[in-house]
Amino acid sequence: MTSVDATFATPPLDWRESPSIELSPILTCALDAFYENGFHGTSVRDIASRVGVTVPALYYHHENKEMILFTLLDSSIGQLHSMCESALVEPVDEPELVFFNLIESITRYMSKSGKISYLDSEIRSLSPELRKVYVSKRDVVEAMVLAQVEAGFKAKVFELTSPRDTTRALLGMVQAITTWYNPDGDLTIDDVAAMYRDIAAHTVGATPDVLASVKKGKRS
Amino acid sequence: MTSVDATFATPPLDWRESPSIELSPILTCALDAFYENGFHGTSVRDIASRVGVTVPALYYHHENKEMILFTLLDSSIGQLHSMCESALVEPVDEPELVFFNLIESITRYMSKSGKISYLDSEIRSLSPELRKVYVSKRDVVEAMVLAQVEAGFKAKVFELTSPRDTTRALLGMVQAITTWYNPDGDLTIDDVAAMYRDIAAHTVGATPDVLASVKKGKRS
DNA sequence: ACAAATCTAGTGAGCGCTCGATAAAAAGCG
DNA sequence: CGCTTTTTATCGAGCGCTCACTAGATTTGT
Repeated sequence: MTSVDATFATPPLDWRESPSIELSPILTCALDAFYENGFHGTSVRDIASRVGVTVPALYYHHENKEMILFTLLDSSIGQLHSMCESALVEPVDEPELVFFNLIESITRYMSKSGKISYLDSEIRSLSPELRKVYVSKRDVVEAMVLAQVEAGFKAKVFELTSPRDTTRALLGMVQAITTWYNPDGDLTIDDVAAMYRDIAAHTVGATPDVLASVKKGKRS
Repeated sequence: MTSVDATFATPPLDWRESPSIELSPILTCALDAFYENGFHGTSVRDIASRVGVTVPALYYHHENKEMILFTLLDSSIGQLHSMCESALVEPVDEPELVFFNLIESITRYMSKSGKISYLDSEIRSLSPELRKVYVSKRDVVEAMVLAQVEAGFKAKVFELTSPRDTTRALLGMVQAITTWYNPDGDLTIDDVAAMYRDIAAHTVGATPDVLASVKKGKRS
């Protein structure tokens, strides 16, 4: 049923609108269950009862429990990659400032689709082969950020010590959004997006004028 | 056997030396197993066989599987809290700069004791009651960082927009160290500690002279 | 002798997953 | 159109196995 390949299939999209992924009822319920109890803490009977079907119905649509998780993870990383691509191609005054759109697109994804992004911590439940497929796709996103950090570093609009470590720190802080962000709280996704443009600007040591333009919420 | 209370019991220690926690063979093996396969992905048989005993031996020392996890988590947060306390009381030229010692102590803990720190993501496997005990202790550490960020903010040695959000970002980036740091790689714990003093200094928008003193590796 | 620690040998419950039957919908065809 | 065949999606029932956990006997150390 589900094909496993190493390419991104999702079409390009407006990354600032970031439409939620359309998931089948089975995948939606599986996501809820995995989010609440983890992969090994979720039984296929639990998923089936959430959907309102019996267990064999699950196995008609998915090879096994692991492939349900992989399908979710692959959809998640595909969506994230797609948003990053869109952010990268958007025309910007100064090329180095593409970085901020990239950070914003990841931030938006983490806050908007926190439940599915949180599954990132379940990759260890995947077989080595499937894990490799997912991780290599995630590495592509990391490489995108690193490239932008290095560009700003070389252009001297960012003041930092190590592009590699700063990139890791940036990805860690945005990934962590999934652990605390609550859509029903008082922070909107736009708030978080603006906040992390600002924090990221500090972290990369953006020059004062860049910092000011980020703060004003200037776009392209 | 294991008592559950809301206090930190670990004695104060030299946070820069950060001795590894002494764990019983059972806890050591349980930690390895939880780290590799997660709480629900680990069976008590697996733990027992790693220790080289039979299952009932586990139950002689621990009430149940959940309490094994809680004992590990509680030991971890206790150690982290203890290191933070030590960093806070260390005399420093300018009070606002205690922040950097605090960040360094957390960074050291994340890189030195990555395996047990990584268990933080397993708290959802805890009953609500035990989870509450752990989370409230973790909140104490977060409050320590927030207090220092606010102190620097008010003293105008840090330039940032939101102390609360910046603190969350900082904790996210240091927590993420556990996901990538490899003690056998080319980065020593001292390297990571110095690196994150620097990155954190940027993130809080430290003034140029503060930044310079952080970079020089100035201590107290 | 006594207590601390570990063992053998299980318990009932739940696990991932599958078989063969069965509806319901879609497609082929005179 | 009407009738059959095929495909799609679901079900009840249950297989073999592992799960967390335990009662009671036995060993170990002092």
